[in-house]
Amino acid sequence: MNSGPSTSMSASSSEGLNSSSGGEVALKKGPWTSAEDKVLAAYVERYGEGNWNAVRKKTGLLRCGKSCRLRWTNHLRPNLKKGSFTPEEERMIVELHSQLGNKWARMAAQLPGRTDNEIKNFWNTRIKRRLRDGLPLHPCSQKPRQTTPLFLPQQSPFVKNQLSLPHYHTAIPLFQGPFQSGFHNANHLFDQTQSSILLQDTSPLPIPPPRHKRYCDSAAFPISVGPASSTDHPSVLPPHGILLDTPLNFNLSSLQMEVGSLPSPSWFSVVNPELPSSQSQFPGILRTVESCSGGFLYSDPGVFEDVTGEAHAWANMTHNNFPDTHSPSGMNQAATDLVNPSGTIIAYDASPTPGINPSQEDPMKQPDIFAPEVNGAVADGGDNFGLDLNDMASLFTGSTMAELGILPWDNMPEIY
DNA sequence: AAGAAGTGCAACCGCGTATAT
DNA sequence: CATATACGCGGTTGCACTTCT
Repeated sequence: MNSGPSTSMSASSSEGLNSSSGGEVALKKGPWTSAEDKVLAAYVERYGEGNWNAVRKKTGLLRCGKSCRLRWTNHLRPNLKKGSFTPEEERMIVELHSQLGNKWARMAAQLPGRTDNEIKNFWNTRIKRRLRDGLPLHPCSQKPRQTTPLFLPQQSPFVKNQLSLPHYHTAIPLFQGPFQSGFHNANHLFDQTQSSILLQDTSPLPIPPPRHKRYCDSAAFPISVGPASSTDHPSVLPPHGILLDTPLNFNLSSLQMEVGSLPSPSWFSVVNPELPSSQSQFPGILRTVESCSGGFLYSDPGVFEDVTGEAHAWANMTHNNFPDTHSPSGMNQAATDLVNPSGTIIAYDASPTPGINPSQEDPMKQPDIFAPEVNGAVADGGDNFGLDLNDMASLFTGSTMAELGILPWDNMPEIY
């Protein structure tokens, strides 16, 4: 190893160095210095997050990749909140812990600017204190609370860990798919001030398609959602805030969806390609967006395959099990590939074929994706894609909210 | 004032999972 | 398919600081 603390970028000293046999350069442990922080920040600015083991090679910083990742995520990354938890944050932590247990990372995903480590430390000290004081760990646990499963109907046979979350006043968007029933006016479900979504349907769910990638593996849905226009970079999302008429970003990494609960495009309508905000947000795929009249667009072939594969399976299941579900013909719409020469960007035009009975369409034209009313979706090179909830709302037709037992926003049960 | 005990927090470690080769 | 590597999560530790006696 030739790198070492020979430049101003490296801040290692002999203190805390781990010596190892075999002549390898020892790595430093212990607290980070401001100089080391600068080196790491400079690395991330230049190369981006990830590939943490490369930090040492590229900067000479004598820290292991793990240590770099931890330092970045817990202390250096932008938008981190410093200071004590607010009462509202504490309330959320208590409630989330009652639902999730020691799932610190999942809890952190719902507390913007907070890290899992921070929450974990807070909770552990809280436990000690409360145990010492003889107080219950969940001060509000005496009050039974209506909970709502995330995204999937209750009793879904394939849900490994049935999760539920309370109806927070703060925005935790909850999704459930419209399987048998829809909503007379789904716009009622999208609260513009509370920025939460709750759809409820307890009908059984068909068996989902297999999953492939880890971003489908987790158990809870969303949480990192926000107006696309409020951020310059898709990966830096405000935690809350669904605004109608506003394209949204979802970060697939934080979607944490359970088996088969990928937000099938059959339910998700998306960024209008004409919207300047979506164009400016994904400048790298602007040209392709412009060239496609609608459909889906993923810049990562792996993500695309997964999403389309699951969406297709979902479409068939939905159609077969719930023929009354809106627009079953949608799954038979022709899909047109729009693949750019580089092969890294793929767009599907899933708009209906006018005048064609879907069941009579050329099998070769069967879509690879079920996207009835979808106008378009965009994704960057990573895990982000955009949505327009206005179109999403238009997908739900049929039953009224009252028939489905949906509570209006101003009549939600409170946490406390 | 000084040592002990308590507290908060940063960082490390082990392990499981996803991905690459 | 097997192995290596990277990453992320949760548990634990160590230390600096504060409070108590």
